[in-house]
Amino acid sequence: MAATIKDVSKASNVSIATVSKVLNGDYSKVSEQTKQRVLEAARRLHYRPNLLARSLVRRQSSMLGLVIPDIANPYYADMCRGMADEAQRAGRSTLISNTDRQPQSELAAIKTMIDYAVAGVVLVGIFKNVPEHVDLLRRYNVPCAVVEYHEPGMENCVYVDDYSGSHEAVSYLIGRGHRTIGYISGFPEQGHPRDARLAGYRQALADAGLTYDPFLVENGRFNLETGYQKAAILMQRNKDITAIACGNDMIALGAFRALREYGHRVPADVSLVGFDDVYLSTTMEPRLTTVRQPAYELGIAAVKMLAAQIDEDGAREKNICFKPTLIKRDTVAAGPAAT
Amino acid sequence: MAATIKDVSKASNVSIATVSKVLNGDYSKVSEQTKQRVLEAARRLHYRPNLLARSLVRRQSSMLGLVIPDIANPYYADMCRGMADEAQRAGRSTLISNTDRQPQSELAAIKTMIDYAVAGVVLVGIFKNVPEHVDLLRRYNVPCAVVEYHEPGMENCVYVDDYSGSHEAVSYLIGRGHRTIGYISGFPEQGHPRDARLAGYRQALADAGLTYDPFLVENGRFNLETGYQKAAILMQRNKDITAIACGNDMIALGAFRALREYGHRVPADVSLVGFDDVYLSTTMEPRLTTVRQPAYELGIAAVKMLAAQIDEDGAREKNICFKPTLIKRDTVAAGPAAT
DNA sequence: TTGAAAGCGGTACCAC
DNA sequence: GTGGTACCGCTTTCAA
Repeated sequence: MAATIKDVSKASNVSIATVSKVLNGDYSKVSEQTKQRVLEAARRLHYRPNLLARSLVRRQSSMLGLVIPDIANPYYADMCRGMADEAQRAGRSTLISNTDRQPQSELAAIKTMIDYAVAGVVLVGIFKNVPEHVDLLRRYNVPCAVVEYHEPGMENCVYVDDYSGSHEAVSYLIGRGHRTIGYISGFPEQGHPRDARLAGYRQALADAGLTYDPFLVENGRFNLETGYQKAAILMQRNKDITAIACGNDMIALGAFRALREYGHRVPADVSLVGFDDVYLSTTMEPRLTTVRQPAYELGIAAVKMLAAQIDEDGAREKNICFKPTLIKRDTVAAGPAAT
Repeated sequence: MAATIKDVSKASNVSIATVSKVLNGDYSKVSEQTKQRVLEAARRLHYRPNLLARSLVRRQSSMLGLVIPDIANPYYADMCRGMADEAQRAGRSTLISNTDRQPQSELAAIKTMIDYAVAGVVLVGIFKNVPEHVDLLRRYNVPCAVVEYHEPGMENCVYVDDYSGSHEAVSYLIGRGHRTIGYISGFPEQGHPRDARLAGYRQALADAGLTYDPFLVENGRFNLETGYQKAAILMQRNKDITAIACGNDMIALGAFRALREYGHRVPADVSLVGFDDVYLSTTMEPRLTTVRQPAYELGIAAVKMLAAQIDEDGAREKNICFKPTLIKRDTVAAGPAAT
């Protein structure tokens, strides 16, 4: 059905080898006439190269693999869109795999991508065995970029400075007069951003001469339920809380709901800050004050970083760290210590 | 680097042909001993078939193509997750392309998928030239499923009964005593779901003996801005409006904000219903009453339909129509004609 | 400038 | 039961 390079060769009376050269834009050693004949025949036959055949012989396809926790999560969906856009801009297709942070899904996804000889892989939101994964990919000559994770000595990481984002948010609360500040986050695993965010929280307290109270801190998962349940626990345990900092917006949203149900007005009684700034932050009333992570831009940066490796651009950045920014909206009010 | 079938052949002292047979699970004419030798060698060498080579000779890869307007849109993100999950369950990978409803992007995406010999394609949210696209795919023997669009005579469509969903929502408003009901939707194009939703609105009015007033209807795009602007226009033009039905949740949210700003309480002064039920519906206060479209399930259904074609299952459904359901939450109150 | 031919890693037909 | 081999469609080397 589809025209092959052989068909073009016959139709133009030019050898397959030459046709291939012309069709790949290498006109260096082809006469103008031959070139025109080939181009003309290809057009007439609606020739399109078989990408499987091409990739097979080149040992590399033009696809990019994207291993991501959950594309239905608005934060990752945004990031994913950024990656897909940047990939398309470079003429690449995107192969996606959702892993729900299951280590075995992550590994399986990576292997499948290798099997399809993708030109590169972006690893998003993986916290276990990342160096091993990177190694595995390297063994098959597949470059990769890592998003949301980094450790000393690693390269090709794209991440957000969770520590400073969290520090800024909590310092802001303190500056507004809050002294008893709760903290709710997700995932108790090692190496997870939570650690940096919690560290930012603690340091902000310390900087203000406040003591860290573990009873003000709760952990769960990065979702609405966690926010809802933990906020309830926190408020019950400590009536003095006037502000809560959350590990992400979903948690903040859950906390918001719990606060309302328990009769605490936001922000009049309790102030709230989130983290991420998914568009949902602006859809609630009052609009959520939060620390913005530029998800879409992170996606773009990751794919650009990948492209730099694939095309072997000489000078590239080793890692890219985005500074998150505090977006002041409506869920923070002056606290008891406000001057 | 990677072990090929040839390596396995050598390592097991079995011919390539037999190795291929064993590795593909065809043990019909292979001795138990040979089979074991092959399996053992493959395992030892960490053999993984080169999917490009296999797909090339089979003229079909195990990837599924997904052409979708915008994966960052929560509704499509959900649907996409459904498709990816169902694909993975069947051992297939997912190639995704965002088109932003640009006809030329849509066509380009379809062609690229053909070039990669995907096993099937899901076309989502395309409203122009759908039959042509389906034909193009058929010419290359690529089955496809169409989501969100259907017309008489078409097969393999998965969609939601917009008409009845809209009809139900508006009837509900009428039943609650509303008589002057505004309507805001998006996309003025022909064949777009908007038409069916508007038709449902009109019929619900007619069923209740109310006359259709074009001054109560506004169109724009399916986003927050449209809702915001059009609601303001509507309220200014007609002070009697006590309820507004919206083409989707984003519009409803925008309308909600405009209503608040203009001093109309929701639902005390004006009732509001949306369409879609993206999770945002429950993040506002009051929670949005809306017509739920099961995005995730639609995605699953579409991929199952595709699988049925690929595997040539004899008896399959021609089309699948989901009935949307009205989710009654907090944005509708009794209207002036309530008994 | 041009083209013949050797693969890329598999599949599957057919002979033994 | 087993294996030789002709492709799948394209790239690339190297000789002409």
